[in-house]
Amino acid sequence: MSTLRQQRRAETQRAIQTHAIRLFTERGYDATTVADVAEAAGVSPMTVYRHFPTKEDLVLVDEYGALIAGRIAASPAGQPLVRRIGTALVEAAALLTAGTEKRFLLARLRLMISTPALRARHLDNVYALQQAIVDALPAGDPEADFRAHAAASACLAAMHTALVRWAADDGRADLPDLISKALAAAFGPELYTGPCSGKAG
Amino acid sequence: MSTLRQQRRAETQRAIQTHAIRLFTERGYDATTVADVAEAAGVSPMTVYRHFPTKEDLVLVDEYGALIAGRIAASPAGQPLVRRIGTALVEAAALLTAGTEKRFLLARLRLMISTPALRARHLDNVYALQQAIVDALPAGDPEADFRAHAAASACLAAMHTALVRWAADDGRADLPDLISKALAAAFGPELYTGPCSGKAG
DNA sequence: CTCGATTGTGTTAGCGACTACCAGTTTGGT
DNA sequence: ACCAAACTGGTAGTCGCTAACACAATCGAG
Repeated sequence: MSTLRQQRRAETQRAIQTHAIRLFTERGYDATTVADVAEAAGVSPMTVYRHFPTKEDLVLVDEYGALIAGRIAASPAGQPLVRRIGTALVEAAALLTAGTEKRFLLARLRLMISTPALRARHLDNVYALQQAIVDALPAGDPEADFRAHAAASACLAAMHTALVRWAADDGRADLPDLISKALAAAFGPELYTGPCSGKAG
Repeated sequence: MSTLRQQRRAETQRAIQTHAIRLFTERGYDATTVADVAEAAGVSPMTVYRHFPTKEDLVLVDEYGALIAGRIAASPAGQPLVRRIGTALVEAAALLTAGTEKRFLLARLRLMISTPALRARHLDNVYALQQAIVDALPAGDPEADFRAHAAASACLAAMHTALVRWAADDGRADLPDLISKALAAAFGPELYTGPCSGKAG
């Protein structure tokens, strides 16, 4: 395709999102209207909706979902589910925090956690990721599917706990390490040194 | 205190909610306006908002939160966290399904799962329950608090998986049993017979 | 370089959730 | 019977969001 058009598009998108996060942080999410964001970014309110389907999507972080699902699908099938999923989450967190815009990521995370509407939407995104993880595992009987859902949801819940803690610490702690600790607190440390018992599925 | 006024109030509340669930199930949540619900219930749109803060609250189920927190606070402190929390969740589910309005509860649950906006709000309610559970545990150092959050979130995620499965089965399965199975699938069956480390070592 | 097609942007009008404010009526206690 | 409280309704307005139409910029091809 072309470059100039996509370049301008990405440029305005970043401008809109940057001003949105700034205004949301300064005045609060609910106290900031989409018109305010549009005016700050120098565009019309319609343009905001052309680039972001909803006001919430100006803040939400979604990436790495496909990456996580892919890693889990490629992980050795002999290990217990929570270890396979937990390892993928820790590795994805390492990639996430390796990005250069950690301060921007933290600002979005803080908004997501403190604003009820954003928190609800984020939790629903995590729920969608849970479905993606289950879909990445080989489909078995309904019983195995149920166990996969239970394991995935529990792992993601532990990860979310680590995310909240990481944001509360202003990103000073190591996120992958926090996720590991949360997983260990929920499932016991045995899951990272060896199977707790023969869990023949 | 209570007689005619509270009786009428509860009566109109039930009328509004019943018609709301019926219309939402028939036409879909998004395709039904609050004005439709008000008209069906024979009240003004204003009255709907007086009894239910938002349209979503016409569907959401919240009860048993305080009950669960209380049971966890009263559970023996020697057991692992996931066992204490899991036991309380199973017992609360037994009380929930013992109610007489199982069909009504199932209708609300189906709406909550299939409608994105309701699902997100419900997940945020579960998150609030997680906080209530952690607050019900004796406050320790930040590390213990973190572990409590991780354990509570993982248990509630497993419970949510069981809820989804129960709704998919149209309530034919036994909900407490499903929750037990989900917890066992996530944490291993050892957590219900004894500590994991004792058996592995 | 020009022409037609695609795409980004703006304007207007409108729906629906939700709130604030004001007014009328009913209920409970004395 | 009286007064204070609560329940209800109407009006107007804000905000998130969508649809329909018009205009300008950009790109591919002749």
